[in-house]
Amino acid sequence: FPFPLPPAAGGTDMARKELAKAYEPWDVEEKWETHWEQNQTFTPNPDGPGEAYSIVIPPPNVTGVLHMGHALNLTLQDILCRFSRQQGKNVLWVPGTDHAGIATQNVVERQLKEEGLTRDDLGREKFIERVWEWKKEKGDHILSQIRRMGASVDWTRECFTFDDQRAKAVREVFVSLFEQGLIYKGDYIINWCNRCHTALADDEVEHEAKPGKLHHVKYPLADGSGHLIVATTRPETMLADSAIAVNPEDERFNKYIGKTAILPLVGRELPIIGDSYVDVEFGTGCLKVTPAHDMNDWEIGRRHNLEVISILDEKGFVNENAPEKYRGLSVTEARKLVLEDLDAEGLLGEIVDHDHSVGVCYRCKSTIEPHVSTQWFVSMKPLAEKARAAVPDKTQIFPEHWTKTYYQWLDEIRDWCISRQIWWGHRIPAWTCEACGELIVSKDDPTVCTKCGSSKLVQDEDVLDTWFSSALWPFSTMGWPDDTRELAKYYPTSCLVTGFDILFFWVARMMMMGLQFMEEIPFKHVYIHALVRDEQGKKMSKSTGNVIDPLDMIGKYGADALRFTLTSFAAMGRDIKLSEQRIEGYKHFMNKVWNATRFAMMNLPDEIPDADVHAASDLANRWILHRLEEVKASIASATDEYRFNEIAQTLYKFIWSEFCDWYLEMIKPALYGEDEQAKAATQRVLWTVLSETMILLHPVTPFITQEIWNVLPRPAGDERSEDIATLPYPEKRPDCLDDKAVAEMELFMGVVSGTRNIRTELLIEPAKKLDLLIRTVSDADKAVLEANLGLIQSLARIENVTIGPDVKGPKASGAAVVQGNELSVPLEGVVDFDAELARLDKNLGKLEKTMKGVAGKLKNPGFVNNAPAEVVEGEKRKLAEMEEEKTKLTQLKARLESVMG
RNA sequence: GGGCGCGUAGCUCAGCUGGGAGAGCAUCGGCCUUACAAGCCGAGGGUCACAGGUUCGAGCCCUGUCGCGCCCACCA
Repeated sequence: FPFPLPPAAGGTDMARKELAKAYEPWDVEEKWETHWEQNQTFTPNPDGPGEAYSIVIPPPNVTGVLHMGHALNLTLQDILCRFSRQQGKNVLWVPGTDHAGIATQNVVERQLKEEGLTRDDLGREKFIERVWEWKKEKGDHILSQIRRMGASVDWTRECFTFDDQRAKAVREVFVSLFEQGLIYKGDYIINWCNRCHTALADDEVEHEAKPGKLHHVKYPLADGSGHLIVATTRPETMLADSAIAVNPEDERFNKYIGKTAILPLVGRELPIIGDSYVDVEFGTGCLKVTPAHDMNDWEIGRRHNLEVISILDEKGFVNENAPEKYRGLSVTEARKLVLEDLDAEGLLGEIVDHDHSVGVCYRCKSTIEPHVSTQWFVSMKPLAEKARAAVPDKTQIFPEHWTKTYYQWLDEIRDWCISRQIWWGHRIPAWTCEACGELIVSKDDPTVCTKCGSSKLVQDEDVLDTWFSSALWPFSTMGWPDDTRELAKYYPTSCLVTGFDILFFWVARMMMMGLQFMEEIPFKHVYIHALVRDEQGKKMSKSTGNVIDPLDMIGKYGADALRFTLTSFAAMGRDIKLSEQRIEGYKHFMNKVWNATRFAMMNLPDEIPDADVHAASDLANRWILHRLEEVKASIASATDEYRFNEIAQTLYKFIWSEFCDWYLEMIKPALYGEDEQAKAATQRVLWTVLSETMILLHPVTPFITQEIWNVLPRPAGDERSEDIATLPYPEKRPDCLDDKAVAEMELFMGVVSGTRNIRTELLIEPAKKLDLLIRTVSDADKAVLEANLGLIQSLARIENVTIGPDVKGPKASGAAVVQGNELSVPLEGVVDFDAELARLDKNLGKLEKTMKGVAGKLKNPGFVNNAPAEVVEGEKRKLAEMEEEKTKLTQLKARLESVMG
């Protein structure tokens, strides 16, 4: 071997911390997780120095368990926060959870059901107590899972959308909006879930395509002159009809406008009205109008001042507004009977199959029933205008194309129904005086009526939509409405990181509320990340059984590997198809990092030599320092621009393909050698590059980097913290940028790879001693190769190397040309020459193919005349180089052929 | 119906302002070389969905077609 072996383990050196042979993330991660929390490492001081950088966590449901979407979301936020700390910013990341009204109530109700109880058995107060108990016991599970991901949140500032401070904010906002006339109470048709017994906002309704039937029903005209046929998918709602509508443009029917028809089974007279909503093409062209049970009919009813007749109660049974024989029936039963009765009267026409989409509850998936009731609303138009105008000038959305979707939603916005008929949630701060009927909306619970002084006040039974409190999150978490240091320092927040599925539910509403109450946008940037899907691109869901559980993955591969995987996938604007295999792959990367460190630890003294990195004048050290500078710059800009996948890629390539594959191999002789000065300089560079790389990697994989930082030795006087999370981003070292080193390295790598290639492709066993002769083209190249002669020997596994302008290898040689330098590996007695000949032909073929392309380009006058001069020059140079290579290869081939007879 | 995204190697995906097609995994061959077999050294593999256009030059820009996916609004 051309260089000495490493010192035997044991020796006289004092015992040092021996690293495990393979990286075991489990203990390590738990250790640092606890360390950070106990030391309050991520608790910032609002009065402290540094430009503010803040993020509020999208609060997961208390009922939830961590899924891959959370894992991705947390990883990206954590990268931003940890990176920002490295940039010297004063970083606050607020954690918390959402009380998730309906979802949580459902969970507890289900639990009660197992005990044979309903919420009504307990009563409101006891029931809420019960939910709180559940929340305290089970609800914080999600928080420990956030910890497990390594999220650098400030646990001292944890919030809950239903805790006291947030309740204070909710009341303040409600009362203020009410006083400004932006909250009102009114009758309206809303989406009603018969199962959850509550109103749902439009966007809480999902649509599912379901097969249905279009029933044709005859409505006799009141004057006995005939009948109109309407088509309906919901015949039972005819009991609540209040008109028939036709399109006024429709020549067939517009003559009936103004007449009346008789509602079958009921006998009510229905006006026939003209409304352009009616589609002439669809069905029969006649539409029965049922304002109480259809959204569109409700609108038509409003336009024409029609009677609103509701025939269904809150549980979905026919009520007293329908003829007696139908009362008490369910929707399905009523439909059956209505159809039978119509048929009996000869009023039922044809029935055709008709697929249509049906609204279902986003929580329980039961069919939504449009239902008229008294609800609370927020007027959205005035709020929406401001929220729209703030983008993109004050708030920028990344990727940018989501801006359009955001606008679209705001432009079509309807008033927001905020009351929910459940118990778990912020109760609406409105009271009615039983004595005089006065409506009192107040921040504090009133004791007497403000109008008549009566103490008989009854609070509104309803609670607020969960998203109402979520909409205040960016400032409620910072203590609003109190005047806090947090608000002053950290509002508006720097970036909101979330999935697009809640762009409307949440992001747009936070914009509105922030602008309304803080008079300032809630976040400067919104980063919309992808949805995490399974390998086939399907949404992960329990029912499909394709869920990859992040906690399982952490258990198997460690949080760092999972985080790195998610980061490497997080390209802007694309969904993530996750597979376990990928996570396993990146676990290997973690192990690689670990082993590189092990190697360093075996070759670094307990105290890092106080050498200047510039003192290392050899190729490997100059090159790696140059590359480190480039990587620093590229990681910083990638992070600034939310190109997360690029952070991962850059680090992966640098650490594995450059630092490990080349640098570590190249410095072995110096580390094992006798030249103390060169050794010290190399040790210093090795330590510098490794430790700075750990800092660069830290935002993505916090645990392993912390562990490594902790075991790595230091130079004397290095007083930096043991805690890598608190270290600044590595400073630039511009004088280490060294293009010459890059060029030299390219030559060196070419020679080593070229030689390895000859050996491997000719199937020469690695142990076989080979020689290498290099005929150089310039003194500069000769100098570079001579300086690295030992490395060529060790890396290419070569016995003797001869370098010089006049060097000539034997005719029977394997050959390659690297930047004009001719490599010859004598093959006499080693291998049969046919194989080498074939190899040379293959390489020549490739070369000629490329040359043809470039030559063609240069022959094109259009290219030569129009392309920028430097591009043309570049092509010319390329072609010249390839021509030279071709000539030399051809000659070498001819020489080989000459000895083959 | 309106809007958006995506079709690049067998698979999953990069490819930022247009200038000689990349990675990981998988496959094939060779290696237990002393940090790492969770590893090392090499190899094969692509009409960048299709058709036009702009340009000296297109994976990238424009138009259209096909295919996949999503969101919004929904025809009773």
